[in-house]
Amino acid sequence: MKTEPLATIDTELDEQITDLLRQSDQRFTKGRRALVEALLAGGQPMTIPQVLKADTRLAQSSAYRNLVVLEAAGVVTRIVTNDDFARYELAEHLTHHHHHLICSSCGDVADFALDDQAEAGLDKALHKIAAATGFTVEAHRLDLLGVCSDCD
Amino acid sequence: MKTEPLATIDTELDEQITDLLRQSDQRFTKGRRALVEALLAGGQPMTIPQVLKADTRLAQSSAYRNLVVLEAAGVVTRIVTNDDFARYELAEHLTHHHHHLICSSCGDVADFALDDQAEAGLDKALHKIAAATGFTVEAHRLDLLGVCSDCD
DNA sequence: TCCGTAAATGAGAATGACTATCGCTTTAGG
DNA sequence: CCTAAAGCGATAGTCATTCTCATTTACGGA
Repeated sequence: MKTEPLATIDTELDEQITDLLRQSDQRFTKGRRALVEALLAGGQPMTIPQVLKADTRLAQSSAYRNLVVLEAAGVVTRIVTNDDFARYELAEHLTHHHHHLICSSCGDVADFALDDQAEAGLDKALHKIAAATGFTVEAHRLDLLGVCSDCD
Repeated sequence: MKTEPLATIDTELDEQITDLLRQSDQRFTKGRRALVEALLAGGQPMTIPQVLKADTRLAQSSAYRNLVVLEAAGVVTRIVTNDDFARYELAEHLTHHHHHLICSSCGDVADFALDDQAEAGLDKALHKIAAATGFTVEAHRLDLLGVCSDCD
């Protein structure tokens, strides 16, 4: 079977993902590779229908199952909005820390990053909160809600 | 029918909500009042099962329908996490701007506020982003993900 | 106060994103 | 090359949420 990857996973990324999966006793199989390639090519958080459309070789049931596996291994992140579909994107340690612009009209999600100073200030404030509440903070999530330029 | 409110909606709040609903051509009915009272009494974002348990007079179908109405009118906010259930709380203009601590173990959601300085810095950074992307920002959402003290 | 009409209610059916099942296929590794 | 375990995918099932529709309630005019 000839395979035409939607995007190329470079050696370093390949090894990182293989490692992450191995830590959960999982393999980096062809189907899982295809999912990661689709997400890479998409360049933004994607719903499962979008992923399936991007690579029609993928079976729906396997896509759902493997995205759960990939999320448990820390390879991808699941994003839930008010939209009907969950979205997935590569985890931050494989890319970079960022946040989301969520369109309340079409549900589309795009990435953006805060400048270092703002991010540092935010971090400091959050650590204070965490200490005050006895809550063990694993991550923070910052979203902008509004209307994207397409929907305006 | 004797009614025992879980919490009291003071006159000012009552008028605000009545106004918001009127702007959507909706009435502030007994069932909707009971929902608001339950949310007020709860003091934190609540799932619909929690709301139904808090006030057993409420019908499930009406609760779902009315929370949609209340959300459309801007009276309540719907919060989606990775949990199976959506949660609702009073909208920020009826209370105060705040953020959420989300427990990744039990799904519980609690409120917290950032100190004014941090909030202002964040706002400034976000306005810059908004201007740069052509995205019309309506609100921002900041969540802390971690493990609550109960689950530790 | 008494209608008439339109909105709201609630019990149950329907929807649909997601998950579980299970027999078949592929892979690792001796 | 063999074997056992892991992955795959078609399909059936689950369950939060939404829809339907007959009944009840509430607003406004007479």
